This record gives sequence, structure tokens and C-alpha cells, in this order.
Amino acid sequence: MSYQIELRHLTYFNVLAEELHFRKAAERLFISQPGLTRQIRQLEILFGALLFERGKRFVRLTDAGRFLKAETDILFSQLDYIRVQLKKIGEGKRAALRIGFIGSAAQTVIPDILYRLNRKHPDIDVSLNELPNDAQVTALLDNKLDFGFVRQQQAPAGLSLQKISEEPFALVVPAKHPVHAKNFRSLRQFEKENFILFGRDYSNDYYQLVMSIFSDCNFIPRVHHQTVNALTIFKLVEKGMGVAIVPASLKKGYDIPVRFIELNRIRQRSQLSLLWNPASRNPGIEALLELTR
Amino acid sequence: MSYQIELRHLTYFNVLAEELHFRKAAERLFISQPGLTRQIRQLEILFGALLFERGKRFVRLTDAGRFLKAETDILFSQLDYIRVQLKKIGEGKRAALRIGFIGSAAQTVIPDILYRLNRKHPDIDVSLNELPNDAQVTALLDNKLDFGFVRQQQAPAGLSLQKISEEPFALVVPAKHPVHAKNFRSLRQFEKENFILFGRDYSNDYYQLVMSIFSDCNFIPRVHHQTVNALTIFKLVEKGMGVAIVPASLKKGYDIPVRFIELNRIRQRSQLSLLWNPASRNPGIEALLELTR
DNA sequence: TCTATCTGATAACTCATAGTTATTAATTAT
DNA sequence: ATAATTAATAACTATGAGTTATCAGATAGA
Repeated sequence: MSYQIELRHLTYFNVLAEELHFRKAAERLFISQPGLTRQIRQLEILFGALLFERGKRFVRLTDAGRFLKAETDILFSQLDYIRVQLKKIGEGKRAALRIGFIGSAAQTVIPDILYRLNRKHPDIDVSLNELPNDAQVTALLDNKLDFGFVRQQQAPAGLSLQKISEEPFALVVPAKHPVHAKNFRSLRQFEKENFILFGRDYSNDYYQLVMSIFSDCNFIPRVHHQTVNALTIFKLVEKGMGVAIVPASLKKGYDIPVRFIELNRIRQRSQLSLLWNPASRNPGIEALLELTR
Repeated sequence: MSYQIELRHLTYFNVLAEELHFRKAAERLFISQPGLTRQIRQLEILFGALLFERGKRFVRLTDAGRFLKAETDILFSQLDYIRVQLKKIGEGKRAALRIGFIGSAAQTVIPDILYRLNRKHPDIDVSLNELPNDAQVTALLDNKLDFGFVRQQQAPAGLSLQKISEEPFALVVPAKHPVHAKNFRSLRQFEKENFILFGRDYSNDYYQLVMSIFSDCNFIPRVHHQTVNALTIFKLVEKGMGVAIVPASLKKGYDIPVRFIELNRIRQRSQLSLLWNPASRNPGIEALLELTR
């Protein structure tokens, strides 16, 4: 008579909400269409709300259905997270940490931090994931990531931030460019050059920081945005496509014939930060934070 | 052969984790003990981790079990939340907002904000809940509350804060006390009096703010902490138990023979703030925030 | 207009498994 | 010893998820 909502209902709902077609959804779920119909109706009765609008020749989500879809997406991603963590803990590990990082941090601090973490807490499993700045922010908010190493100085809403390191920016120019560290005076010397920069969609925070370098010397550069990795930028500079501004530490680890000019006299510096979600209950979070402060 | 994890498993697990006794837990679930035994074992197989340690005469949670208990608690509170919201949306409402507030805010801004919210968005259902400051913070983090009206100026980790209003503090003294607004010079005049203040456990932020008033005039008061409402404090003052420091607006709405002396010359002011969890997806949140900025 | 085809809902079946009762084995308390 | 606990095991029952077959309504094409 009075059933209970089960994960089965929510799984079926979730697939139907994507397919919006009972037969196709049933197929994807490896069950028959009448079975799906019945489970969905049950769910609607249990929630006391209509989830799908069934037209004569179409199926649509109602407002309630749209809301539930968003919620079940989150619910299932949490269940996945629970599964992963439980598996680890069951194997005697303390936790699994999912760490994201931007490419430009891979050479510098990350290896050191991971080494120390593993030595102090060998019972914490770490998985690494190279991701753009803003992608890490959304992943952290969706609980798809436990930590993010990003280049920004302000904590986005809902996340906590800790400064890891700071370094000057550097100009990247072709190896045989007339300007070098000795005769460099101002960015104005590059008025006629193209600047290859990371696009705003990569990280708005980082973008605005770099743009403020130009506005500080009252100079509007010709900009060519690229959302690619350091190596590609160096290659573009080498080929004479323009000059770039990157964090100075990027010069380590690459062997490309380009010249780096450190911008020591400007106020802007590139800050590498650690981001995490303070709402997360992952026991590994405390362990890593402890190492970095 | 290969089952699926269902909410049934998690519900049973959750109750057993509380009872730590198969027969008692089964009783609470209105099922038989062997049925529970089997479902729990299935869950352990499905997760690939031992959840309970069965001794000869006791049942204990393993590390994995402790972790899962914390997670399922959250999961079920989210399911409750989904149920409530869906019910509302199904009835044509847009959302349900659960608002917490401290007693001292009930007279001032809250009625106004709620009136404007209801006029602009009649499709949002509001439920109100008077709660101490810190209780609101934990409720917000646990997704038991959508908004909190609190007296503090810094956002706790994981929450966003918006300033609503600011007002001076006021001294509350008995009606026939020798000190009044005219001859009041400094808090030092109350060196021999008892101060009735909210305890630190009520809100650490508020507590430190009030204590900084004393440290600013290099004076360590005799303090008597109370975690009660304004009316009780006024009653205590009236009866000569001591003097109090409260936000000035509290004088409105009460009819107790006590005298208020506004502390306009000190730097500390009491700030009423709106707190919310930026991770929440409640569509009503945007609507209320829009009204307050 | 008559088919052919596609949609989801309905009805009646079957079968997997949640939950049952009865019992065991091992402990502790009296 | 005996009684009273505990959880696990075995064998049974019955509920309801999932099945097949079919219907009813809509659309599109000939």
C-alpha cells in the first residue's frame, strides 16, 4: 500500500529526465517500458508532485521535475563519492583526496607537497587532475574535487583559500628579440607587439590581474587570447606570434629558445593558492591543510 | 546475483549505527532481526567494506561505518529537503525558504523584509525559526536552514554574509540607577556592578565584540553570562542583578522599567547580518538576496 | 480514407528477493 | 546446571518489480 522511495526510483527518473522518452529511457535502463511507467508514477505519488508532463506525442519536465533532476544529479555524485571513500577506508586507507591543479603549478610546489603528504600520511590516497582554474572552482563546489591549486588571490563564494606561494610575472619574448633584461624599461616598448595571454574564460581573476598590469602603465595592448598550456605559448612566442606574460617560475622545466624578462618592479605578482570546500567532510582535508600552513 | 544499493539499505544501516544492536534496530524498523542482518551484510558486500564489527556480545562501528553514518545523516537530511521543496513546487509554489533569526531581530528588520518578500514573490513559502546565533551557523552548514539573521560581522567558513543594518550598543540599567544619559561618562562608572551578557557559547563573534568594548577602556568587568532572551535580561536588570549591554534597538517593543543609555561614542556597533550557504541551490535564495541589497 | 507507425497506459502474468518463522551456536548471568 | 541474551543460518512466504501482450490515441504517408 504505502511504498518507500528507493534509489531505483531516482535512477529511473534521472534517466527519463535526460531521454524524455519512456521507451528509450527504459532501453537505457535495460527494463521494459511498462515497468518504467509504473515506477515513475509511483515516484510522483510518493513525492506528491507531477514530475513529467505527458503530451500526446511528447514528454516534458515540469518545474518540480526540473528541480528534482538538479537535486538527483548532486545526490548521485555524492553517492559516488561515498562509494569511493568507503572502498578506500575499507582497505585500511584513511581517505581519498582528489586534487586539481593548473598546469603551471605542476613543476613547482605540487610535487613537494604531495611527497610530504605521502610521507606523513601514507594512508591517504591521492588522485591528481590537471584542470583550468575556473573548472576547478566549479568542481570543488560540486564536490567532484577536494583541493584545487589555482592562480588567484580571492576565494570564490563558498570556498576557502590559502596562499601557497607568490612570484613575479615574466615577459616572454623571442630569443633574438631586441629587448632584453638590460634594456627593458617599460611594457610600452611592446606597443606594436601582440600579447598572447590566457583568456578571461580560463580564470577571470587571473585575467583581471594581468590586465591591471597594462592599465597601471596606461597602455592598452593588442591582445591575442589563448586558453592553452605554457608550452604552446612558448612555441607561439618562438614563432614570432607575439610576446607573453606568465608567472616567472614557468621558465623552469622547458627548453624552448625564448627569453624571460622578470617584471620585478611592478606591484602585480602571481599568487598560487590552495582552494577547498570548507563544507566537505573529507578527513584528508585537515591533513593536507596542516602541511601547508 | 548483483544487487543495487537502495535507500532501504542506508536507512537500515543508519538505525543500526545508532542502536548498535540488531534486535533493537530491527524492532525500531518494524522488521525481523534476520531480515536486518541480511540487508546489512548485503550493504557491506555492495560497498566492499566492513561496516560493523560484530563481537560475541557487542556490535561496533568500524572506521568505514563511522564515515558512512556521517554521510547518510547528511544524505537523508537532503532527501527531506528535496521532499519539502518538491511538495511546494508541486503545489505551484516556487520554493520554500527556511529562515532562522535571533530573538533580537524579530522586532526590527525581519517583519519588513518578509513583507516585501511575500509581496514580490507570493510563490515563495517562508518558515521562521528563532535560533541562537551559532545554532544558525551549523544549521546553515547542514542545509537545515536557508537563511540566518545573526549578530556578527564576519562570515564563518563556508557561508556568505551580507550586512543588513548597524546600530549602537546601549547600556541597560535599572530605572532608578544614579547613572543616566546626562551624567554617563565611561563604563568605568560601573566598576562595582555586575554585567549581564550573552555567553560565549551563544555566539563567539558577538561575545568578542562586546568584550572588546571593555578592553578598549582598559577595564575588566565582573561578568555574569546568560544565554537567554532580551526580556529575561531586562527583568534581571530591573531586579538589580546588574547592568547589561545590548543592541540599542532592543528598547523598542518592551515595556520594562529599565533605562537605556546609548553608547554612541564607542567604536563598536552591533551589526545585524544575513547569512546563507552559497552552495545551496534553493531558487528562493536569489529572490531574498535581491531584496536586501 | 485507410494503413502503418509511433507514443504511453493498462492488464494479467512470473519470479526474484525482502521479510518471515524456527532454529542454532555461542556467550553471559543466575 | 539453567535461563537468558546475542547474531547467524536455513527454509519458507508473499510482495511487488519487471515481464509480455494489448490498447487507445496521434501522426504521417499512400
